[in-house]
Amino acid sequence: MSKSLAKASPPTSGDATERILAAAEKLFAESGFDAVSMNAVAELAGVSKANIFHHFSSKNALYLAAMRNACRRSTPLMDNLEGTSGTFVERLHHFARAHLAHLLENEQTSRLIQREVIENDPQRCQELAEQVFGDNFARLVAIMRSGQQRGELRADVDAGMVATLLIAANMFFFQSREVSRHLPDVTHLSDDPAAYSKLLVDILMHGILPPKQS
Amino acid sequence: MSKSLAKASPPTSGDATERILAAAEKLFAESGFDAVSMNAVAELAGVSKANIFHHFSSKNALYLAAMRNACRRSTPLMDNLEGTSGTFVERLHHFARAHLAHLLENEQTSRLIQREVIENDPQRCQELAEQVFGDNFARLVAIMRSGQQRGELRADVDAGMVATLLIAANMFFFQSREVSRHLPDVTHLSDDPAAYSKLLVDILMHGILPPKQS
DNA sequence: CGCATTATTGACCGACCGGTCAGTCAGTGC
DNA sequence: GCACTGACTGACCGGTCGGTCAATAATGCG
Repeated sequence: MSKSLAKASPPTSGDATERILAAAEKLFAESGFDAVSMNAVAELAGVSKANIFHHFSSKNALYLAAMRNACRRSTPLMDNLEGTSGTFVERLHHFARAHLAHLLENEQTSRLIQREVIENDPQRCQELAEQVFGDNFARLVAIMRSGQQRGELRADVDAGMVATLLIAANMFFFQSREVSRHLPDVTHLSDDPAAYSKLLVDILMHGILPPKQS
Repeated sequence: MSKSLAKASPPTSGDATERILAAAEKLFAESGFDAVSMNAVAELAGVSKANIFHHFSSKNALYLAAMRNACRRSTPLMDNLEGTSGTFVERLHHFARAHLAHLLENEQTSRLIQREVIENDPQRCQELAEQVFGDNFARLVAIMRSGQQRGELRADVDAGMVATLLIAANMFFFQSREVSRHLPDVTHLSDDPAAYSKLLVDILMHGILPPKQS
């Protein structure tokens, strides 16, 4: 009686596979691959450990599935970044703010991907580059290049470098918040992503705008 | 007979404690705390596992000692960064290049510290901020401020933000090399830190220099 | 030299690891 | 009714984990 109707029982919710994936993503993001035991995943997901191995062939397969899941969820969220109108400054500012907000809102996924990057495994890094970062980064560079053609920013700057700098600044903010909080010169920024983005774009723009009077 | 003279025997070298610390630093930097077993450290150091526990009370104590060791070695290497002469542009360029080179040359230490940052433990991050980054970062900000007072860069930019941007760009280069290699727009930069620094400073400077003609 | 101190070791421990297995159970088609 | 299936479980496996301990080798000192 209680089974067929109560799809979401209090201790759990949703399909078991999804619960396992969600638990795995959370724990892996928090502590990394090696620090997470299958028992911990099972407990958080509300299933038996053996059940995890029924759905995933190994711990590594579970990790990869959680990564793929997180990346798949992450990619399309960037789509609305380039569609804004306004001056180039405004569009860039919008992108910077939206990208940083995206990192902060999806902290779990961001951490998971970040952990993958720092492991530096060549194959995994290639997959990340091609399947996760590639499109969005290329799109950002394309925005820069189109801005250059329209004369909205200096033609002699490296578009890839500008894009890199923007992403780098945001990644750094995301991963160094806890440290920055204790650096007196930047404490006022570590909790205020909007202010951070504003200063970032200000510095960036006055470097990539064409000289005002020449 | 062979002991007192042969300080550096082929399989090992130096004091056992130092060998243990070196092995621990290498392995922890490569794979992280949880992925490294005491057996692995013992094997690489050429001592028994029990001997490690004779010199260090626990795995965590060994990790902390290795971290402290790495940080202690890392800090003074920054000292020669600010002492250069030349224009402000030249000094900043020198700092950017030297800092990035420092990261790359001490890859092991850099990775170790980076892993610590990403864990986001409040206490550890505070220690890192106060004992490792604090002085050097404050010094970099001071350089910026003095440049502002001398009119060598815009007075209305946030000195802390400029310093952050510089460090962020270098950290990002260091930790994303393997990924950048597969991003067609920046492949030419991912293996050339000198070119990267040049482009970085170029973009940075034209943003923080006072307007040329006004 | 004897003697205390330290450095080092192999054997060992309980706990936990990733993973397996035999089997229970609810649902479904016939 | 029955056969079959996939989700699911508790008990269990070999192996490794961090850590302990008694015993041995080396060392410094009177």
